[in-house]
Amino acid sequence: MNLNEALFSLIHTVRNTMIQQLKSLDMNLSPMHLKSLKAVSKIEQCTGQKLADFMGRDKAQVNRLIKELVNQELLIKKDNEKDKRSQLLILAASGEALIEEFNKVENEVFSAMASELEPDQIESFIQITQTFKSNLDAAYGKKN
Amino acid sequence: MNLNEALFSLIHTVRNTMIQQLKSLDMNLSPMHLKSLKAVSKIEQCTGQKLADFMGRDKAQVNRLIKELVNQELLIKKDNEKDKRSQLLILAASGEALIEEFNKVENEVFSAMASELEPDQIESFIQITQTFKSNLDAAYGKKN
DNA sequence: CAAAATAGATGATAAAATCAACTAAAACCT
DNA sequence: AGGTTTTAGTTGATTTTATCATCTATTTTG
Repeated sequence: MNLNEALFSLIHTVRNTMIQQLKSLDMNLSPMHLKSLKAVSKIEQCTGQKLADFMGRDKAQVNRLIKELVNQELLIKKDNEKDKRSQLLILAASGEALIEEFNKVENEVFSAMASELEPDQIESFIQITQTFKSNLDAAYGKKN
Repeated sequence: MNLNEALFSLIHTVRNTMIQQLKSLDMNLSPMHLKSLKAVSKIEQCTGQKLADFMGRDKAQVNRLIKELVNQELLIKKDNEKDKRSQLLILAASGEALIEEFNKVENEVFSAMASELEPDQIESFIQITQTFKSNLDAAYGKKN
């Protein structure tokens, strides 16, 4: 089995497992809403535009997602002093809580996945993913 | 950096790179159509139901995708002797050609990604992905 | 400072996904 | 066997997502 197949097949399984597990603790958020929240939590000084770029989607749609998340009080918009056209996106407390739950599930899945492997195997796996990533950034431009 | 982040971050980059590269050779197929073709090419004796299960999506939508792919003559439906309710999905020649192109791009991306790594490092990486996958299958049921 | 670019918002559509209902073939009984 | 239950696929109605074009208000550039 080659690298492509191996990686995609793993991802496919991880993805399905995560979907299945998330379903079971059903937060009533669509996958896109959840992804957006997750992305906001990862992006420094997140704005709508940054979020749209990160997710590779139209800013119109992203803005609508944001609006809905704000309505559900999972997200807060805060005026951006540095640029008055935009607002900073901040997780509200309930948004944080939701991400917490999500992370819990994610961690469970990943620890099941990594069971029976030596820590240094995991470590070298992580190392290689990082090399992969920086190779891609180098070869195709560091847009992420 | 932990395993979750490392893997997701790699996937995010791989995904974006693939999308960007695929855009440049623009086959006029939506991502979903392409994914479906890919899946058909991977699934043994593929039928609509198997495809829907594999992709984790509603069979109604999957059937519409199939219908469109058949219209574009990328896919062929062949009567299934074993079960007359269903038909086997086969890649047409032009569908094969398209998958070829796709694979070419994928291989380019992956070889850029793996450059400067020793073959045995790659090999051990692949080994670990497979262990991961079988751990997940064991822990959550082998539904894929 | 004027011109070009950028962030975000909004209306109009289009594309993708889901749901429910239906047909026809298969599997499952006892 | 023959009736019941499941399953594969199809279709119509609807909802959810996503995109496009356009607009305003800022910001950046020359």
